[in-house]
Amino acid sequence: MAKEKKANQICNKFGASMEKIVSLAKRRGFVYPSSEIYGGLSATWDYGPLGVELKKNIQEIWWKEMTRLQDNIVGLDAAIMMHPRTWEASGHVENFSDPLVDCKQCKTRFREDKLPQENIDNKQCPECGGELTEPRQFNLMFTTHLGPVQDSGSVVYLRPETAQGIFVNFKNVVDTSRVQIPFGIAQVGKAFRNEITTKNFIFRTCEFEQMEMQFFVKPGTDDEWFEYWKEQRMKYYVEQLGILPENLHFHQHGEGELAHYAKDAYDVEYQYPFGWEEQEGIHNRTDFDLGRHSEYCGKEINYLDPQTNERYIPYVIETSAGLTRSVLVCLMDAYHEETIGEDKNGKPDVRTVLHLHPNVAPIKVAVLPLVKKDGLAELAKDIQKELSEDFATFYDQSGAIGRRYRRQDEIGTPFCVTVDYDSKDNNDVTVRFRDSMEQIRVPRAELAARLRQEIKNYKRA
RNA sequence: GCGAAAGUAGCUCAGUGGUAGAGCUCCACCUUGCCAAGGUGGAUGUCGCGGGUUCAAGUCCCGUCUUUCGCUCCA
Repeated sequence: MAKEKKANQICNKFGASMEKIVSLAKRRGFVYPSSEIYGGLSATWDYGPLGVELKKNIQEIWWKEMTRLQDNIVGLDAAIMMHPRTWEASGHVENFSDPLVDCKQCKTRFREDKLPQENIDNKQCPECGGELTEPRQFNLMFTTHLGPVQDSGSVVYLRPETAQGIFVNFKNVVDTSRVQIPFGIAQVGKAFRNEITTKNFIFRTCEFEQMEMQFFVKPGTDDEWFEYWKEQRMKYYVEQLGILPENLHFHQHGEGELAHYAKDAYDVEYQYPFGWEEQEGIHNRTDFDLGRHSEYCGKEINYLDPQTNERYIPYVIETSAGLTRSVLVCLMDAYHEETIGEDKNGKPDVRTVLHLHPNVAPIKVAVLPLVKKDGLAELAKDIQKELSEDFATFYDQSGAIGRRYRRQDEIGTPFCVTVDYDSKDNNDVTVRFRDSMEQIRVPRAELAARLRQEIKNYKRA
């Protein structure tokens, strides 16, 4: 069986498979199964020392790109628990609750509301004609109780998406931050969905993190803005996260696929070993959300154009990216097994390397003394201390130098700084590049500036 | 939730009723003057968890939890 499993392992062309990523993630401290000492908890994962750096880096890049570099997008951090009426207005109470039936014979599962009426009436499976079970209500929203009394009046939901926190604060932001349409509100945070099944490591989990930006525009200009953000978001993956363009494409939602709020929707999809899957959604949510909240809270939610004195409910272009899912994409896309010649026994020498964009790499610079005697270790530690002001660094003196390079390759460290005997005399160091394995000599005084420049100009080969 | 398979060291796995194993990893020292796997020594496990059968269970039986693959869907 074990051998069968190996044969069935799906790899991309660089040798990355889900199993190898999971194994590397655990082994090197990116992602651990949650509550592992108790046997693990279904579909929950913890981020280890390297994983948390990677995740934070992605989040910071997104935040910078979506707020600080934009003059008309502001940030927000809304609570995970929101007034229950929020989810009635949003349509989640209605639409996130699926009646499920199973066929007792062929074990296929259906959403009862999507079956032909005659099959519903006589409880017959459309596939095999077998008998269907009674429908069971399955709501994708987690519930809990707010306050000490656990009655039906105290029920609150854990938010299934962060977007509603933005919509309910639309008026607050307009009234207090002098934004004018077109403008956006960005938010990063956790969301929770009680998925029927989770799968593929951190790809689909019940607790996940979203990076969402809702862009408010004048009705009629929404199609233009939709196109604009579509383009921007695709560029982000290639230029900011360093994802290979051939592993990305758009998927447009067809009629039946569109969510209850959407007029048009494109997904940025990534080519995983298990197929093309969504990474980010760019949706035209129209005035659905603000309109519904207006209706449900009984207050006018609209926008008064200060120039024309026109009053309207803005349309919303949403970009909704998965942060935890981005961690997986970065790892998956960066993972390469490269054969670089032969070893001493004539066998192919394979190095495992993560070609992470330096922006996202958990460690930017490893500082390594060529040998640990003759004062080189002390000098290297000095240099590491100096660099750690500006970069995430790592010091390693154990084992042969080539071995230490390989260790850094495996966790995606883009630069190794090696301190040798000449460093003592000339006050310079070797910088070794992860991708090309080339080396250059850099004066110690220029080191930080040079590394900063290399990160800025980085282009994935 | 239903069906199928699996769970033994940090990782990959061997171990079919009789003292818990291997390779890699990890730690210390030596070696190493720029691309891993050289030397010496060392650490690591309630064999997922609970119960049962047996003189004896990692191994057989029952339960349970978790993971993987399908059904489902979507950030």
